[in-house]
This record gives sequence, structure tokens and C-alpha cells, in this order.
Amino acid sequence: MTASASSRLSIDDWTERALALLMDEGVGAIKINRLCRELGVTKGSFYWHFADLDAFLAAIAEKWCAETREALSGLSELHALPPLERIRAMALRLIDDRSWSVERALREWAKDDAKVAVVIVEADQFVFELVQAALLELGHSAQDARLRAGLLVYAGIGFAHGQASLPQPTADDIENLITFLSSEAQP
Amino acid sequence: MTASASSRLSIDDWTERALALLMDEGVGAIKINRLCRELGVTKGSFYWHFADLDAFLAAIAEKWCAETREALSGLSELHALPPLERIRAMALRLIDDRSWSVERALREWAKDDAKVAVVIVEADQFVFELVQAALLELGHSAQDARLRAGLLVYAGIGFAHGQASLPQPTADDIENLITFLSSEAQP
DNA sequence: GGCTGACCATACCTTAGGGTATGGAGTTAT
DNA sequence: ATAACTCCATACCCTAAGGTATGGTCAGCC
Repeated sequence: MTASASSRLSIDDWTERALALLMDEGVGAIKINRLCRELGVTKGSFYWHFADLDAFLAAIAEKWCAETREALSGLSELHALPPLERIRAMALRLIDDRSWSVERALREWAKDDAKVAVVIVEADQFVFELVQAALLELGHSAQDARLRAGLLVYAGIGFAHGQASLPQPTADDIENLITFLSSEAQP
Repeated sequence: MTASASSRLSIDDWTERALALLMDEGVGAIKINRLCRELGVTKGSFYWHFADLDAFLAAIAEKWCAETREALSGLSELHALPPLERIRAMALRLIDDRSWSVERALREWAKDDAKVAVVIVEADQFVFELVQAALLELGHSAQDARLRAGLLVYAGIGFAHGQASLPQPTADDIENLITFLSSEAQP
């Protein structure tokens, strides 16, 4: 999986390596020469597979978008679970370590790439609507569900971007958070 | 205020212009040549005032840090207000339009500059502790205050980074949010 | 065996942007 | 007024990084 069996490279070999780089060091680390070095190849290879840097970045975006959309559709099966479980799944997902670097790198990238921005929005919307629906199912008012779902999603985004400046939530905190978010509204 | 009266430039003229650029287009837009053009000057001037780019960025960071620290200490006088008002002030600050671009640009910059990162953390902590203290004053448990204050601050950070993907909170939403955050804990 | 096309190496060009050396104009001190 | 200092213009250099042109190598096919 780390490298294809063939000595020749495929488009996926390039985009895969670039995505790894993107996660680790941000979009600024994607340099043609560097990728060539890491893949044991020269620019001749790169420009055979891709017209230019923009085309390459577009290919990377495309690959990531596809992967993300697939991951999201995988989450759709959560509809079978009870509402609270769905919210818990989303909350845990927002806390997941692996998401951090992806989040930060991609949102930074989305600033320059409309296509990436669209998928970011899609992902946010997906989580938001899922939580909102769960809260509605629990009997909350429309306004209440909207507010609380928005709060959770925004907090998740913020958590990904905070530089560990604030106390990291524990598993207990998550439980309390869910309890709080699903608590009855007071008049 | 837009330009100093003298035809000669001061260090503040440079850092001020750079900060404006930083807010508008991010740290990547800070180029020496461009700043020279916008200030109607050449690189000879720049390198008289600053040793190199790093020194310049350090000066910018220093200026922004000073300004931010001052703004934070200005907020300290909120201690006189009742708890709910303090929370409202913080919530409104997190929503403030002007904060967005600053937030995003600076957090991106903080990734590379430890000094900037420190002040970002300070600012986050400041708001967090203020909200937490207000909640404690309102009779919430330590755990509860920590959870809710963290939720608000993280949501604020997330709001600054979200690409307007989710519904923008209205003034009403803020009021409901404060009511929710300060609502009694349920057993 | 030789041909063809996929895949890559080598060498080079070009631009952007940081950095330097030097001189000149304006100001201030003596 | 002239020496000295401040502030800036001009003209360079250097490097990184995207991009191109061209030739070479290996696989598979006839």
C-alpha cells in the first residue's frame, strides 16, 4: 500500500503522497520537486501525469472530496441508531485526533480552492443536520434544535483549530456535554 | 492616521500596513516588494528599518501582541458587571464581524510563529476564564462551568473559521444561547 | 527482430521574491 | 557651511520553484 508494486507511478501514487504531505505540513508543503524526491522520480514524470500544478492540486482535491463524501455516506447508516447515540457518534467524531490535522489543512486550503470549500461546507452541513434531526426527534423545538446543533458543530470546528490552548475534553466531558445538549429547555 | 504627516516612514507605518494586509489576505500576502509599492517606497527603505523579513514579522507580531494584550486588559473592567452581562459581552465579541479575519489570519500565522501562538492562547484563556468565573458566580458547579465555558469559547473559534457554511446566529440566537448556557443543570 | 507508445531523466528557461552594495538627498549639529 | 547622520533610490545578486524541450528506456505487440 505504501508504494505500488510496479516501478512506474500512477496518478493515485502522486495524489496519495500529496494528501499525506497536506495533512502533515499543510498545503504549503506541496512542492513538485519535493514530491519527486520522495517518490524517487524527477519532474519529467510529474509533467507527464499532470499538465501543471493547478491540475495536480485539482486532482488532489478531487481525490479527497471523493474520500470524504464516501466517509460521510458511510455515516448515514447511523440513522438506525437512537437519537442520543447519533449525537454521541458525531461528538466523538469531532474530538477524534485524526481529524485535527485534516481539518486545519483543508480549511486553509479551502480558502483558495472553491471545490474544496464546497465539500467542507457539505461535511459541516451533514453533521449539523444529523444532530439537529436527532434533537428534533428528542422533542426539542425547531429553534432549540438549531441552536444546540449549531453550537456543537461550531465547537467541533473550533476544537480542531484551537492550539490546545484550552483544557482538552475527556470522555467524561463528552458524556456531560451530550447530557447538557439534550437537556430539556427551560422556560 | 492613514499615513504619517512626514514624508519619511516610521517602523509603525510598516507594521501597521502589514497588519492590514494580514487581516485582508492572510500572512501569505506579506511581501516586501508589495509593501514597498503600497507605501510608495523601495526596498532600500525597508532594509534600513528592518534587518530582514524575520525581523519584520517579529515586529508585526510584537505590535499585534501589544494591541491585543491592551484590548484584553481593557475587557478586564467587565468584572464590575453582573455575570450574565459579562457572558453576553464575550458572546457578542466572538460574533463580531471584525474579529473573523483577524482570527483566521492570526491562527494560521501562529502555526509558524511561537510568539503569536502564545498570545492567541492567552486570549483564548482569558475569555474562557472570564466566562467560567461568571458561571461559577451564577452557582454552577466547577465541572459544569468548565464544560459550558469551554463550549462557548470553542464555538466562537469555530465560528470564526467556518466558511459561513452553517446558519449565522442572529441577535436572538445569542440571547437564547446565553439563556441556554446559564440554564440550571439537570440531575 | 523491430516498432510504438507509455513513462521517465536531463538540461535548461523563467519568474518571483529575499537580500546586498552603494550612492544621493535632506536634515541636524557644531 | 560643512561634517555627520538619517532615510531612501537604484542597481544589482542569488535562490527556490514552476515550467518546457528533448532524448532515453522498457514493455508489449506485430
